[in-house]
Amino acid sequence: MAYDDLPFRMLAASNAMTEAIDAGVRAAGYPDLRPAHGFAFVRLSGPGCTLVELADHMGMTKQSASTLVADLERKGYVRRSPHPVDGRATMLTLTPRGVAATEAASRAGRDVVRRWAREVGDERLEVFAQVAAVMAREGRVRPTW
Amino acid sequence: MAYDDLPFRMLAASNAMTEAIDAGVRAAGYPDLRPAHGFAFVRLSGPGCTLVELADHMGMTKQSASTLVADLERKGYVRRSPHPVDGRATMLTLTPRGVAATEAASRAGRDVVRRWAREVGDERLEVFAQVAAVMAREGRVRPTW
DNA sequence: ACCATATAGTCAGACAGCCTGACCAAACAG
DNA sequence: CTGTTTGGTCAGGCTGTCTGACTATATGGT
Repeated sequence: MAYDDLPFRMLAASNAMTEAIDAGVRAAGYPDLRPAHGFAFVRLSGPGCTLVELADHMGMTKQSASTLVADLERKGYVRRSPHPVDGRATMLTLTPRGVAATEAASRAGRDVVRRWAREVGDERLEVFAQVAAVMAREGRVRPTW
Repeated sequence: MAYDDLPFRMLAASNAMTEAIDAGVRAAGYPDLRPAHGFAFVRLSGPGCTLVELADHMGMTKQSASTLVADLERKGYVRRSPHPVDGRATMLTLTPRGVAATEAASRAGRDVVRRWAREVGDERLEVFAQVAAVMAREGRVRPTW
């Protein structure tokens, strides 16, 4: 078997996923969010984190992360508050709007997965997810989107 | 089933693929090539194409494509020649070095696919490829890599 | 044959997202 | 209580993309 075009299929599939989620998020009323933001939101969810932790998660410098956070704060998705125990650090957390946007993204993701599941069947999708997990082991999730 | 992290797996898997190919190409002696270049090479292979055709393939403006081609020409991977029938256009083709780099990329792709096939089995990989094809139908292959 | 319009490609300028380097202030370790 | 580490900002630069304006060739209607 050749699988010469598997790289292209994988790329196209992952782009289709990203675009579907992005479109869902926009349609839900958050047109100023881009896919990279969603990746940040994952880390910001729950208890939140500091800037350096976010930068590490995103695989970027703290300077770049700082710019990103400033943007998200200006748009009303992220809040900065003093760190409870470390006077140098800032705690970053999602605002209610940020949480709502995160939920919209999850919903959009579930929707497209469900649609695909109907097309290919639950069994095949399950195999796909398992194989993807194996492949994903050696690949960082970079916010290349 | 949840599949809440399927988007991340897909992204990580596609990044793993891209990085494996990129690493293979570098190791084969083409350190000045980046994944986006490989995507251009696909269109430049064989009879070649014009700048506008390449731009369309890459999903970018002709101005950006022009910059890309200038870079590839300077590095010795692409040749410009007058178009046989259209005096306005330029024919873009791969140099022997460009063809060799393309082959190195194919080889690297096959290698990593073969490795994964050994891990998950031919059957599961086949299902993966089929499902990816379905997903890929609605996603452009953008040179986001 | 001629002119109007469409097309291939270039040049110039701007912007977004990322980087490196230098720096400040709080925390921590001896 | 002083030296080093760590969280974060500011300043400046690079790269890849974009839009807008332009030249030159091709094409089609009269």
